Amino acid sequence: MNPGERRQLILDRLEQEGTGVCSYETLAAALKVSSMTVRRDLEELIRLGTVIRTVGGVQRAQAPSYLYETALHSRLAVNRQEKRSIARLALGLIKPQQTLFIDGSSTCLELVRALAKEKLAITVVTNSALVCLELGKNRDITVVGIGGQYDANSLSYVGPQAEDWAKTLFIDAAFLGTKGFLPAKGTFESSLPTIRIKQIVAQRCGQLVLLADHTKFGQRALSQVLELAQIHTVITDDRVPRAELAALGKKIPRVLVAPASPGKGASHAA
Amino acid sequence: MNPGERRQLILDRLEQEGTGVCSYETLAAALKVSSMTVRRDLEELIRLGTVIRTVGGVQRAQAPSYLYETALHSRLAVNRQEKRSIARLALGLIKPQQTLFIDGSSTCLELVRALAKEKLAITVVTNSALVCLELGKNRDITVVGIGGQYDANSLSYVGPQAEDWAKTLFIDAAFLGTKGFLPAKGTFESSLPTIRIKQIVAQRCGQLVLLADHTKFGQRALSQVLELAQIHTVITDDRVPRAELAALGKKIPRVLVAPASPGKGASHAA
DNA sequence: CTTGCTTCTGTTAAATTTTAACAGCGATTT
DNA sequence: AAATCGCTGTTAAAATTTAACAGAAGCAAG
Repeated sequence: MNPGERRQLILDRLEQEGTGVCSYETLAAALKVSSMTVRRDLEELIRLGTVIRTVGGVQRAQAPSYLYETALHSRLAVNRQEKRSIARLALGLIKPQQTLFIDGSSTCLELVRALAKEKLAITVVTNSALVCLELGKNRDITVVGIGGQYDANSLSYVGPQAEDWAKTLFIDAAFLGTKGFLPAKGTFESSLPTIRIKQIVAQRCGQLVLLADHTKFGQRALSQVLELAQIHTVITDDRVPRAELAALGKKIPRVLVAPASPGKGASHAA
Repeated sequence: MNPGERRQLILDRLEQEGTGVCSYETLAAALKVSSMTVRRDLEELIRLGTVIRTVGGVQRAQAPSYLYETALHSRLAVNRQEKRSIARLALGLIKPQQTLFIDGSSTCLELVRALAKEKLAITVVTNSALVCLELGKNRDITVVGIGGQYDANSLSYVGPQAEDWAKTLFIDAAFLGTKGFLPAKGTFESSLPTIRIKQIVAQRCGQLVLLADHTKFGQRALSQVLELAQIHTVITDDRVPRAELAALGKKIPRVLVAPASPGKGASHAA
């Protein structure tokens, strides 16, 4: 039996094991080789990050983690510092007793994570399963999930049912992310199913807050979602050119600019 | 400085650290305590699954795992083998092109995990956010989430909106878990919000399949959910007394009994 | 067929880490 | 003031990890 074949068997074994944990000794016995051989087989898997070393054995990496291997996961990683910073400003706009809509974009997810730690009695409506899970930990927040067809790319609910539901909402403020933003035109999205939801929410909220880091500026995408006139507040970061911010400020009631490094000692992001 | 405060600092540190890894020595130096103290501080975090032990230190648990620290997480662990075995039988009942309802009970979650690996073109309706996430990985399965008020205990959607929606469904077969099952009466649940959903689903499905391991038998709970007559199939494990199974078999169209150890050699986990 | 080379495996011993037990310290209670 | 409790640091024993070595098996070339 090759090391390669064994490696496959090890993975199978870890999959079967409910806990995702296996000791070297267990594996050695199961594969009828010495524990040293098992260690050597696992080196590669450890290097790849497929499994994690523990004391006396290994553990399947990333338990049932729903984010991993999704597009959303990689989106979350880019410009994280800016997104956090933007989220912090957004947090400041939220008042107790409000009813908010928050979508499942990577920027909004940072807002949601911050929100989950706050003590704020609010109601949050969302079409993102991830937002529900994150906010569910917080007992002060009432979370309402819009159902519908589940879209594994955005981890959120879309489709006609979701749209019908969205049409019945009354929302104080909606926080939306975007794929692209042209300050002269509006926002753009490439994932069709989510577009309609955003448009409907935009029509049914008192105040629309767009969360868009500097990389979104000037980005066009498949289809336009929001008109500039629908946007009440734009929150972005300070890597957007001043001229562009100034121009935008004249067309939009409020533009907030988040500082890149918000006074925290952390100099380099993860 | 308290152990509790230190624990928080440790988490901050792990968050800052790009890799999410910290050695005991590093932490000990940073917190100005002995490495033994750091070890003891981390014990709790390890137990909770927030971090995982590695050799010489700890690592941030990959991604926020939404299951951890929830009641559902601990429920998933008990009688896992039986639940898997039951899930395997349930899988056999599912045919391509069917529309199913699956709830978010721990037993059904095992079914869902098995289902996620199959190549079956089916539609699954659920009120559980976790079921959506698990099944979302499988491109062959269309997943429809019932929205509503989000219940963090069951990780699922409940309340009047969810109920209204459930009333519009047409379902071939519904797979439901339960808190308790009296073979003479029916099923029982203690979490009120989920009860109505289950009752409505029961009325709107062609075939109701109850997944109940032996520990559910004889268990009563706050409120009755289903009448015995509503249940078409019961799947349980072979640790239910034979007499009880025989009696049940006379009242219910179909009773399936899953073997405790399905021929797998795995005797002890690591 | 043999030699030399490579790859893989198991054994061993040293280095390191983990565990468990103990004793000291300070705060709080009686 | 004495006793108790929770927390901390030190130490030695136990366990794990690492590194090094040597044997076995497969393969190519001579």
